[in-house]
Amino acid sequence: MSAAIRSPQPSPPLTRSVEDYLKSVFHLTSQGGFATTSDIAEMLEVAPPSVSGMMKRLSETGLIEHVPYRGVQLTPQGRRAALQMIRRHRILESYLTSKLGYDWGDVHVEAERLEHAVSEKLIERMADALGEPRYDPHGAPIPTATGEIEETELISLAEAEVGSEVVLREVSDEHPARLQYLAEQGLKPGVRLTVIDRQPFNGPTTARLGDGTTRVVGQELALLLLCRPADGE
Amino acid sequence: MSAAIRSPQPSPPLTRSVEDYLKSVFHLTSQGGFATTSDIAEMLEVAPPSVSGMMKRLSETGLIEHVPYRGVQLTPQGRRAALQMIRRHRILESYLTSKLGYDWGDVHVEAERLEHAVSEKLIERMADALGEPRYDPHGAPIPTATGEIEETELISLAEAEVGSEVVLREVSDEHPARLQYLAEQGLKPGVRLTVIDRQPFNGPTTARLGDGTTRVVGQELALLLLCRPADGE
DNA sequence: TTTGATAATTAGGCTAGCCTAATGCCCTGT
DNA sequence: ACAGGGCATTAGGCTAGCCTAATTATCAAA
Repeated sequence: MSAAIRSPQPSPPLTRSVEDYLKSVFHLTSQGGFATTSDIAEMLEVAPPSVSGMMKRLSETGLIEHVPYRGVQLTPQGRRAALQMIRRHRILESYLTSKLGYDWGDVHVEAERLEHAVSEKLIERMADALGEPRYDPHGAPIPTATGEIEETELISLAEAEVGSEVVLREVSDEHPARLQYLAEQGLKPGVRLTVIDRQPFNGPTTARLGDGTTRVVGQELALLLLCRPADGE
Repeated sequence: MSAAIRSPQPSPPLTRSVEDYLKSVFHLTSQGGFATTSDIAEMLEVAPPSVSGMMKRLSETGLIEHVPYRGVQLTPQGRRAALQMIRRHRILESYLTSKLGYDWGDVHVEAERLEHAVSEKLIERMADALGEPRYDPHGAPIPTATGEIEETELISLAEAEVGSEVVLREVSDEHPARLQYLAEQGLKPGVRLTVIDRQPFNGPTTARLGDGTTRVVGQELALLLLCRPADGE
């Protein structure tokens, strides 16, 4: 009889903190490369030594790969866990918006707390009730239950060529006030925009909406508006 | 100018643990009297010294009244907090059952984790979506947002007089398997029962349902079936 | 009234996560 | 080639919550 495949340790459930660290690392490495100690510290609002400590523990449990003085990356196992958290977060955001009348500025904070408390079963029931949504209210792709996530090249409105037509796909922000403002301006995922001007030196971009009205968007905000080129008329 | 009414301290949010202790004390003192250290320890599955320690902290923060070697009771402030948790728990149970297809045996565990993570706003939205329910799926009364809870004298089926007619009001249990069994037997809140027999020495009670079929219920279970006398006829 | 059982508390320790202060590594600019 | 600056890490401490072992209080029964 050949050796049985070693089943992965009955790993203890991850703590809330660990879940947060994994999510941070995921986001910080989504463009490739390493996540640095100070970036993680800033994102989680903790002191850098706290991050060093946690990184040590996480690499001991095999969730991340730590190259001292360089930074960290997720192992496949860590990536799986991170994607699960992101799925939870985005399903929660979708559910709160569609079923409980939250608006897209308020969902983030609520989902942030709930994602650590919900069971897999609950998430799947919510996903089911929503018809297995593929994008959350901000347009971000929702990982599948099996841990696949759509990766699309998007460009920010701040980079879109003047004269081009784009479709706003995703609003990469979580600040309630900014999101509310954007919603008031009609800048929500799905909207078609024509880039008609951009001022130099990181100046504002002007875009025309489908109804002919225009919006002037400062660079800071424009960077958050992720678009894809509009296809055909 | 007279002294302003001292507004209550900007008290830090309660921890998960503290919330659990308060709920325990509430349940253990619901018939009046004190909650003892060992009862709390047993209910929360922690060692008695852990309870002593927590009781000390909670009485310092004014949530409970601790009489050393006697036990504890909730202060008005502690009671308010406990009722808030119970409201959360029961609204969550109701929501999960009505809106997400959970059955009454599974809701407790899920609600137990969620109750520490949900915001007041979310609970009120759920309550609203449900039409401000007054009872949870087990028939337990849901405290109002302002902290009032209905108190009704109920007797268990094990105490109901043989020959009497009762209505099952509440199933005071949280074990999935037992609850599922009871549901299969049709023993759910609202059901009308005629007590037709009880064996001596804590023996089983026999009851007839509306459809004429009978159920034989051992004392352990009968104690969990809380009833009120049936009015009418 | 003393004794013993039982329950509560104190003593002392551990882990997870956080902190600040001190130290060490790495790289770039002179 | 090396001096600094900047970032990462180590050292050392703190709190919340839990634990076990030791001690002390209470109460009932002899």
